[in-house]
Amino acid sequence: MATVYVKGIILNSYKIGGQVKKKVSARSVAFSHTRSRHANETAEDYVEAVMELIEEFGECRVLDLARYFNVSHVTVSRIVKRLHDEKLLRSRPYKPVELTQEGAKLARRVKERHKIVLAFLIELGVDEANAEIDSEGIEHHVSSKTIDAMKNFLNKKT
Amino acid sequence: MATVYVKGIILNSYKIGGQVKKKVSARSVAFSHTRSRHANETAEDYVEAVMELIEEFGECRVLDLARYFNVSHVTVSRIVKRLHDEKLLRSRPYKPVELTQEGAKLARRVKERHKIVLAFLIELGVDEANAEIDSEGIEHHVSSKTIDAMKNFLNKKT
DNA sequence: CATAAACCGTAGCCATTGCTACATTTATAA
DNA sequence: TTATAAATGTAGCAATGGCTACGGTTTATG
Ligand SMILES: [Mn+2]
Ligand SMILES: [Mn+2]
Ligand SMILES: [Mn+2]
Ligand SMILES: [Mn+2]
Repeated sequence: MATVYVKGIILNSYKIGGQVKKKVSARSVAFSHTRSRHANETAEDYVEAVMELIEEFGECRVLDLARYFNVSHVTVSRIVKRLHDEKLLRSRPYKPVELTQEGAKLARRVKERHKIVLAFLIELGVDEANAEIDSEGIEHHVSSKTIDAMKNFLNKKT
Repeated sequence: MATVYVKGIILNSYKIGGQVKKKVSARSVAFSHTRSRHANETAEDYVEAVMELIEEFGECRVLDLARYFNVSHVTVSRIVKRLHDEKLLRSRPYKPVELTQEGAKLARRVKERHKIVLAFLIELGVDEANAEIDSEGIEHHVSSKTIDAMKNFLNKKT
């Protein structure tokens, strides 16, 4: 068993009967990234939703979020509490939910990114309905390099 | 409170003081889709991994998967058990993991989709490292319409 | 063959995000 | 103002996917 580092990534080679049998795995980096991105996903969607609901209706209630995401108000309530602890949201019992400065900053970044992904998919030729669905998931998995490439594509097209 | 159905989607309008204050929300469809896609993500990644490891090394052990995904062997073991129950994998104690017919079929679909997403990002101008990372997450959020659009883009470019 | 190393399973912990059922608070309306 | 409706909170359950610790099984090697 030999452990080798390549570009900071652990590569494992297994010698069985004198010859190398297995090498695993630079690929694991991608999965670690994906898991980490999923860990931020709820926060990103929630601050974006809060910003949109406030813009549209002047305030954002727990039940608005429940309907926005199609989940129960209990699920929303618990997540709002967590994001309050993480200083992204402000919330008091029976009061509307608000964004902290940090939350608003994140929301603006996330909204911008979402808009680019959506516009990109539509420009690529995807119908709006599917573009809206797909972009809701894809937005959390695009690096800044990918966003740049999408912007580039959009600029060239117009 | 009035509940209206548009294209099978529930739209809620709230009357406060006689006038409509809120409408929520066709957007919820996208989130429901995203949650459902995340629910399939582990299965998709695992059957793809099993197929790749078998192709590369002749067999797929629990520890190979652990290194492939960069998680503990315990996590793999539990997930393999679940996917065995779901008839996507075959597994017996201390034996290598194998694909069922159904699992192999899913793996082929998922591998093909992954290849398209990766090639697409690279063709779009994203460097390989970021393309590999991003595609690992994006692959689970592309509708068949989006895949078609990506294929189209790849054909035009060549 | 015996021992060590590698592999794998199980127990049990945690965090997250779904849910229903029920209690409490706030807002609307009779 | 009081009764009802709407909104919110709390208790408690489940599934999923992380983990460490520990013990059993299989394989490699001296
Ligand atoms: Mn999203
Ligand atoms: Mn995702
Ligand atoms: Mn993946
Ligand atoms: Mn994949």
